[in-house]
Amino acid sequence: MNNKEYTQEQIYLAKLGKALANPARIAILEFLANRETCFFGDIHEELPIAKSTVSQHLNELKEVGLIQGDIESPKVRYCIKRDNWQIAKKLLSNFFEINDSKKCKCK
Amino acid sequence: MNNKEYTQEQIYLAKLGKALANPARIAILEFLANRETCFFGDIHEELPIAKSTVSQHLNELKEVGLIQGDIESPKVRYCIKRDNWQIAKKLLSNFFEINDSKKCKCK
DNA sequence: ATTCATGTTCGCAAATATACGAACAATATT
DNA sequence: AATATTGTTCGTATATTTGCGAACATGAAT
Repeated sequence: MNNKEYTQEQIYLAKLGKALANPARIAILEFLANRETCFFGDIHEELPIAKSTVSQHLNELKEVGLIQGDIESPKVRYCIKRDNWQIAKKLLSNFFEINDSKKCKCK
Repeated sequence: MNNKEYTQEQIYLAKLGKALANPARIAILEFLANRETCFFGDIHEELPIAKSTVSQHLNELKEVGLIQGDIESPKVRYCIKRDNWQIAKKLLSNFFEINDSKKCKCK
């Protein structure tokens, strides 16, 4: 059967890829994954872009479920969402598992 | 020190993310990773997009080094580039390793 | 020499992504 | 009440991505 459509998993993996497809977002995720302090200001301080742009990137990462943001007035604390983070990790590591028994015959 | 620039690794990870940021490219990579036959026509047959678009996606994946294409006239055989594939796998799996000892204090 | 089969390249249109500064919102502090 | 601090949202400009069909290229078969 070949209905020529993408599976939900393929679509989700692509979304995940999109979330990782910008160095600012990579830097944000690395920062959040390895620091204790993670207020908006701390993140912005690390990045060579305007705060409005940082806010946008944070929002995209929130939309895809990789981070969360909690208001601690007047600041906002951002964190990795561990459950989805683990799911993403697992999906990607599965994706990169190659079936060597069906190896393509290239030169 | 904080020069507010992205590291080469962050830039490469973002490129990798970009390569994965489209369901057609995800599907292509899955296909190549798990099949023996991997001519252009086989790939195109699996996808709901025009052949010119498939060709474009293949080219992007080639540019980022995840696949290679060998002409076997009149066909073209595409394959995963195993060395870069492993590098990508490793980089991403490292990326997703969280340093739990520095966990962010979220609610 | 034509024709066929297989892909690639080109030119274009539409959609999405990236970034900025200005303006705004919410709460704390004076 | 006024001001300061911290982020978000809005409007806009530019660049990139995605996709298509038409045209082209190449080698194989007739």
